[in-house]
Amino acid sequence: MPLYVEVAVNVPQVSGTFHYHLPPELEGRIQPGHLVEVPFGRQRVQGVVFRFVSQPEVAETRPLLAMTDEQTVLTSAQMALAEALAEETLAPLAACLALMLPPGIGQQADTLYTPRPAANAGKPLGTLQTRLLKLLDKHGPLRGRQIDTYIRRVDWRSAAQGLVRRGLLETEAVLPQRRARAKTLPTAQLACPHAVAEAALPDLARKGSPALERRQKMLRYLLQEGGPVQAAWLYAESGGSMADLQALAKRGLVQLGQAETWRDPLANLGIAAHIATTAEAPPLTADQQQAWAQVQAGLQAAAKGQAVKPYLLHGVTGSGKTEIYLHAVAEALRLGRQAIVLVPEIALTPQTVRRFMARFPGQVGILHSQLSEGERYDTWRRARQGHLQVMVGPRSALFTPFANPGLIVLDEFHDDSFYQSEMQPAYHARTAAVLYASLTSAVCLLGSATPDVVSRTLAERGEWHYLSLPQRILAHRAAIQEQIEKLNQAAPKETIAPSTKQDDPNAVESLELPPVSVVDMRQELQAGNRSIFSRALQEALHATLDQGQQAVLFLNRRGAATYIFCRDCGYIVRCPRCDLPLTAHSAGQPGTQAEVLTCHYCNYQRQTPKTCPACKGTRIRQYGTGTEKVEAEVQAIFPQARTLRWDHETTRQKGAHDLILSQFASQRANVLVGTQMIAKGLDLPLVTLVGVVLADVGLSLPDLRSAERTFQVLTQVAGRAGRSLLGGQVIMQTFQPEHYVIQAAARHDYDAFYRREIELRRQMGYPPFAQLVRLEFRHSQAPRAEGAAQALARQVKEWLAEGSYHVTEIIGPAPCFFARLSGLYRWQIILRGPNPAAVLRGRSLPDWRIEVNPPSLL
DNA sequence: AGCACGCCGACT
DNA sequence: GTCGGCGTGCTC
Repeated sequence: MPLYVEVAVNVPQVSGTFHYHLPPELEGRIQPGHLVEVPFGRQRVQGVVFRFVSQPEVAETRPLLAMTDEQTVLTSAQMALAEALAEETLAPLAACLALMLPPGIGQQADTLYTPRPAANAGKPLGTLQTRLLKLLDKHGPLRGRQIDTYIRRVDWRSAAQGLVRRGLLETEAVLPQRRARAKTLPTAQLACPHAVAEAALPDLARKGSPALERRQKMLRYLLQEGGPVQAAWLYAESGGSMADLQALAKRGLVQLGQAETWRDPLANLGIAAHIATTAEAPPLTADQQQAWAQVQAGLQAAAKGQAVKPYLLHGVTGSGKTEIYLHAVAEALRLGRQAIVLVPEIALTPQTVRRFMARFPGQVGILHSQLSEGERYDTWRRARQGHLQVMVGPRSALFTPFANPGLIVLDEFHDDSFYQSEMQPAYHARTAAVLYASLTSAVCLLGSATPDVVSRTLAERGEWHYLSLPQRILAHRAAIQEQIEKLNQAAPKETIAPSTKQDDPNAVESLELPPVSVVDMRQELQAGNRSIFSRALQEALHATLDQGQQAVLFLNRRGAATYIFCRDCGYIVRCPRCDLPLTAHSAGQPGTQAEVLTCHYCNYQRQTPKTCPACKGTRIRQYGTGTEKVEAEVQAIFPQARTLRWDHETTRQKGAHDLILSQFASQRANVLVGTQMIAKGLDLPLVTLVGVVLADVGLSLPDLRSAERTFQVLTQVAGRAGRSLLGGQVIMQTFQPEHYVIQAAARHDYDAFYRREIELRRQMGYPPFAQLVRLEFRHSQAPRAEGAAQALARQVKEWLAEGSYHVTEIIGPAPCFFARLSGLYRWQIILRGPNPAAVLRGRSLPDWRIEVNPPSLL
């Protein structure tokens, strides 16, 4: 009885599965979920066994070649998720599977290029071809992906094909070895009966020698232990080394071996020390209790296999959402299931991690961008083998191979980092999490202070549960006393009165959101104030600094970078590759005028021109406001201010976030100037003033969610102020004080924003009243990009007509807002309708980037 | 992704 | 008349 298997091949651009037969040596050893190697065309590629089939679809099947890993690498739920995600995102199945393959194990086929010495008789070579041959001459045979690292951004493959045709180059299909393996440590164990070992004790080495003593100690230890012992342990115990162990092994007394070990990324995080102090769960407030009761009921129903709708947990920062997550994780574990907690990358700070580690010691795995591949692989294996029960990490942590996940949490799920579109599949972790939860009968818990209006609508319609935590919790009464003392030391000029209510120390104190004043910058200009700071903000800064408190100045840079322009003719210095205005950054020592202009998207750099390239005028200068300029302005007006900048530039290096934060927290600085990052969930208790330099930046971007994004970021940054008994205030400077986004953000009024925004969405026919599909084409030549877009638009129109899609419309084609990125021109087509993805499902659009319900159309 | 097959322009 | 450009489709 021949056995056949259906294999999804790990070639990201291939959708669908293929049938293979099992060679005799693999019969009975292969299960669905195994990672295998199969022949594919003339390549050898990796694939995942999806299922057994009794009858192959094709007459001739080829054999499965090998099993890459003895253990299955995917659970059946993960395979189901891959299929569902492929269906949802219109991405090839293989691309979805690739998300879930163990780190360092998943490998794509590659081509090995070997130069062949030949008489150079033919036509002259192209410059690229000469470059390729030189490269291979220098380094020897190279794989395609290695060549990619030497020759970037250039299509060298067609040049290489030319060389192959001329016989100057040989190619060979190869499948690289896995990169990650289990790390092992040497061990030793007794290899003979106890009596033999004891009898051998006196003559393990020359009498009276130090070696004898060392070896005796080793052997005695092994006699006492029985099982395998780490060699390092024996060395420490005896003062001996590998040589001694080998001597013992030579006499047949001990057996040397290897034991698998975990590379533990948490070992050097210093977390253990804090576990004892922070582990106990504080009592819940009434609001939390009410939300928790529903989630708990959901978890219990889900554990019985019932389908449970996702929970939208709407709570302002500091309202205690994390405590609900912790309760939910505990309940999931109690029910014998595992929990996945997704957090925005920026929130993966030791503080966040510590809360989970402390509550569930020894059961939590952490994923973050700075892990080595080996550490990732080990974390993956520990989860796979059931040694971990909770995984905390960014987007990718969703694909942890838990046997029975019962809870998926997304914290601050409106965060942009939950969406990825640069690679296939373009997916939102929220969408994937909801799918996965329904496939595994798990509970999905989505928390945010500013949920997107689509999610909020789903909750309104009853498709999701809605939970609300309207109150900001200051702290428990007992903790407050402690805080008062700290604050009195930190801010000597301000004396804080203890709370007047004196009852239950477990009671919680709620905290009002800080008052927001909106300053009309048009009036400032009319009054002759040409500074970037309004008079109100200057006064507030003065007062804050005088009182020894801290201020945060927030700059929304989205779509409004500082650029260089000519005051005579209006010429703007742009990136030659992206057409975006270049941003200015002062380089080198302060005082020197040297400024480097950088493209925010492709990192192109050049010097500031001294004269205008267009009109030769000399009055070419910076325009707009960057963090550097704000910082300089603060220092000019307030010489006593100690400023700190927190933006993309200052946080490039590893650990820079933590460094800046700790500097600010320890009051080494008193004014923090920064961009979006400032807004994201950080607790800065001494901040009593938040200044928004220009609140309406970003409102006018041509994107359906520009209002929503602006509201979210303003609301979050406003929440940075007044997180302690010191209170606080927010000053928003704007040229559009009457705008509903500014108004709603100033009053911390999510509902007002939601009602207004949802009405606009209804009028415009935007989500949630329609679904969108975005099709993007990139090409280095503008006419080619446009041509492809026009051609596809015609094609789609035909499909719409054929399929009788009467409501679905096609918007565009048009150049994208960022019309050129990294030297490529971008054109897009938007489809809008009740289910626009259906028009494209089952069709292949090679070279097109497809996004189903993308969060941005820029 | 590779690679083959296949149909139109510029070369020996 | 071929060589070779890359468009389209297939890989079990």
